[in-house]
Amino acid sequence: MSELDKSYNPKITETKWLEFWQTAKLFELSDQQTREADFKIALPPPNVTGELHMGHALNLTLQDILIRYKNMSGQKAHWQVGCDHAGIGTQILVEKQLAKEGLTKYDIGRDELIKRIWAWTDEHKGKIEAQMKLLGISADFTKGRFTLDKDYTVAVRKAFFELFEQGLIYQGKRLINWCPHCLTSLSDLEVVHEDRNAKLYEIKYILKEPLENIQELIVATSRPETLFGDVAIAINPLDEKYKVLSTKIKNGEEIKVKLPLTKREIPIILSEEVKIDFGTGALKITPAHDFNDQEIIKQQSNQIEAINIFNEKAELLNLDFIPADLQGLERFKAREKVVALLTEKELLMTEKKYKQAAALHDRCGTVIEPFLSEQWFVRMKPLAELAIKVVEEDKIKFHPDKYKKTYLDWLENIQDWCISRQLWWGHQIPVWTKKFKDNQIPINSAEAEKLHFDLANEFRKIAQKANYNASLTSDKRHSSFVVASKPNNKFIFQYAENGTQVITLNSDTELEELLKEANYIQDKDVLDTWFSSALWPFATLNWPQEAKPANNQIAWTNVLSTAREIINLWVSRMIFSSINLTDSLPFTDILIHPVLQTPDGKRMSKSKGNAIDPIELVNKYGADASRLWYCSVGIFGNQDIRFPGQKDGTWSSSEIEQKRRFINKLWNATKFVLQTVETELKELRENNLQNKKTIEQLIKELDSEKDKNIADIWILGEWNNMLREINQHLNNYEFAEFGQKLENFVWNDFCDSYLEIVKVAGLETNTQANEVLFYILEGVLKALSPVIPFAADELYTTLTGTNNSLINTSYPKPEELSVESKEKCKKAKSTMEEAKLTKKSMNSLRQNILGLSPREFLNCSTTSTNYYPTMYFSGFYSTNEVPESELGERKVKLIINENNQSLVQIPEAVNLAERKEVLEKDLKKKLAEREKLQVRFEDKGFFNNASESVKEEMRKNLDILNLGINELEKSIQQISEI
RNA sequence: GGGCAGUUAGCUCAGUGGUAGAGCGUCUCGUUUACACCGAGGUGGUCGGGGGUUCAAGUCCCUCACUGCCCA
Repeated sequence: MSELDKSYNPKITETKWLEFWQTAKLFELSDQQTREADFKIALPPPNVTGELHMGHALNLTLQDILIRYKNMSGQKAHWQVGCDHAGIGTQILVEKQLAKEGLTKYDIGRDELIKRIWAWTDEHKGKIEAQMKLLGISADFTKGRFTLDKDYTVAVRKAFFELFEQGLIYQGKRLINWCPHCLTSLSDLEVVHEDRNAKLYEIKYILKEPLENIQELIVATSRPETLFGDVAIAINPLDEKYKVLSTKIKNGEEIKVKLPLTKREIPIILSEEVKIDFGTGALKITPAHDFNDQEIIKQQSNQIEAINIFNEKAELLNLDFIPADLQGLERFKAREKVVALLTEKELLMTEKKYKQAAALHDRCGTVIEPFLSEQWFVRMKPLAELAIKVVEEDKIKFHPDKYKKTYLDWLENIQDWCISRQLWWGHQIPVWTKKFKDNQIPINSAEAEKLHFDLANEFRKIAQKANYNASLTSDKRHSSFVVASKPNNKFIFQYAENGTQVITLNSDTELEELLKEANYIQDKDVLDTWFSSALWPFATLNWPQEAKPANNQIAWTNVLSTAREIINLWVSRMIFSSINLTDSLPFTDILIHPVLQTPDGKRMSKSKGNAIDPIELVNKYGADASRLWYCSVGIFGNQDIRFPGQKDGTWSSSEIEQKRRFINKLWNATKFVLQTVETELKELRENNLQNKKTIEQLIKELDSEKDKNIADIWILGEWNNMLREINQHLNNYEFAEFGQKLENFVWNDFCDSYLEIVKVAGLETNTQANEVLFYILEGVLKALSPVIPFAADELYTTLTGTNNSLINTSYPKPEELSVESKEKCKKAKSTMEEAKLTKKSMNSLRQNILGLSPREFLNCSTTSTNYYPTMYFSGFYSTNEVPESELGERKVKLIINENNQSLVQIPEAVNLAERKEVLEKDLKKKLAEREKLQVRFEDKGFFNNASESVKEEMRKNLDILNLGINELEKSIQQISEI
């Protein structure tokens, strides 16, 4: 038998078991087992260059608890792990590194940059995995996937092709979010808003021809530098201030103003979108650099062309209507200059401070510039409908369900998704184009069609030479030709308006060679990272090679556990992608865990330096203690959780410290059990392995007439009840409740009550008690093992003398007890409740009323008929049972309940006169309590309306209170007489 | 600007109509061979403010304030 150390040392235990699990390859599954697992979770793939943060640790723990629980509950569980290439995030990091060497990506070129990023990726890939292992994650890391690995690329190509073929992908010149620093487009979800101090300028636009008394319009704007891109001034037709103007415009008159600082003239237009109260009520319209302005222009009957005035770095272009000394200036510098020029020309009226919600790139913090540019988009409406339907019909459920709203709100107001990014790191868009030669530009549609046909035909010939079964089929929907070919190698020819030919294909490198040969060039852009992440649950399970989930399951995985900030960014996209592409669900249950904040309620952020490293906590308190704390956070309750701790050099937390102490308690309880059952240990271990009894059997074998068995029956009954609850909690994802119940059972019921009784009972040999002792502890270790796998394995193997990790055992389940056993448990429970209450009252009397030390034995006598023999429990209560006649005059009556009134002798050492004050204080408290109860009880309304059980309960309490008060009064009277 | 949460003991949080709870902290006492990383007993709250519904509100409704997050 291996000896347990004096106290629990997480480091030693964790090091030992990490190595054991790894060497035994305990978490590894065969490909078949993976495919056919009954329970699957796809881990949200962390960014490849990232590090584990608190949110990851929380999320990982919750998932690991489920995986281990399911594994122990007779289900094979597969947990798909892996990393995301995190396009922009990773590229920015490597570019920063380059900058330190004084280089930019353009200096080294695309291929070299990608090479560098791969090197960086390989270097960092193992880091998160190592951190995850330290947390005790029971996943098969040999099955880890990466969103840029070869098979994954096949899935991405396939997805793109399918969406394209369905007509859901299109290319178009649109106003998009543009980052002038990263030089890429961004989706709405990558833009964050932050309130900033800005200025509102009022600028004078002079009318071309004065109208009645109107000489000019004053326009309010926070972006004066964009005025060169103005195409109109808009006023609200309902605005009384501009009634004269709007009437004329309504009558079809065109009224123009002169654009300041330049010679262009622009019209005044009407739009109800203009806020009358904001600024001056006149709005400059810059459709190429403002989303609202673009909307206003779209609604006009006369289409006005947008004018782009910036290059991709947001520098003013060399346009003839932009003053020469402003050309090439960056937007914020241009603003200063424009303001200066306007002031000089007396066109600037006022300059006011103003709070503005600035749109920033979430990765680099640069202010977004709305920018007109050619991009690829996914048509979202039909996809959103799919995603809405499954959640509305509860085929996919959110836990907690309030997040359903967040999800539906976004999908119901969906905009098309810009999926192209002007980056180098990622899945390059699988579209190849060939430009028309200059002398080929088609002048009409017939010519265009012919050119298109010629080019497709030309490619058909090349493909045929390479043994492709290639023929042209026209597809009206795409104004394209489908070139059929080798299996899984369909590709589409499409005529594109910008005078290029477009080809998409699903997955083939051979074809890429052919395309190159035919002078086609692949689109330089890459796909939004989320486009590939959206395929995660099924791409990692070998879609498209596997068209559907294994074993006719309706979903690829069962549970998705993640943070709420990516409900729209990721969760929704997985849902519509999975349904659309595979006709199956990606998962059926979504767990949204709370966001962990800093102790002062702020968002944790690495750049602010207030992020807490979960590995630091593992080093300090152990992985098990950390996990137990994450478990206590769970997913219900508050949506934000403050980390309860403080920075003291590193981070410390009394909450996690408490969890460590709990494990230490369990450690010592195991030591105690081993010591207590020592003589029978061998037999107990054998029985446990070979003919393990049920709870029912154990209770049946215990004679409830024997007082000393009562505690055994009680603990078995409590255990069975608790098992029912914790199994239910886990099935409902109620992690916090699960952990809490187990902790309370171990500490309060098992250690504080049961073990204390066993100690006293152990004065005589008690084989049955030892059996129960072993049984309960063995079960407790199993029940706890999903949360504290390291300590549980250590203690379990020591207790049972086996060398087997708990992952290979089965999770304890509640039993349906027979009527007799239930009755036995009920009786035992009522006796135990009375016993515990007696103990509490006795202790309180001893210390609080009599002012004695907790160790002082008291002589007492009881009237209880349903009472644990005092002798048997003398250690438990620290009392000696003596006949009432021997108690003498100095005694006090202790009211436990209506049947239990114990007389306690007051030791000679107690100076009663000195205790009078305490007794009176106690009396006062009881009188106040009674007063409160009585007032409520005697209220007519209460009496007529309250339920019988409530009234009964209150009556009982009042009776006991009255008894206690009587006794106290008597005692005080006696003392006064002495 | 819209939405979602939260506001309960000094701190972190439970508490879905019936006498306000836990852990930590704090105070007092205690080293009994599982554990002082422990045990026992105290202290501490008009449940953010204001209104309403109800015999009864921390809990349901309205409103205000502050905090955090999400979406524009």
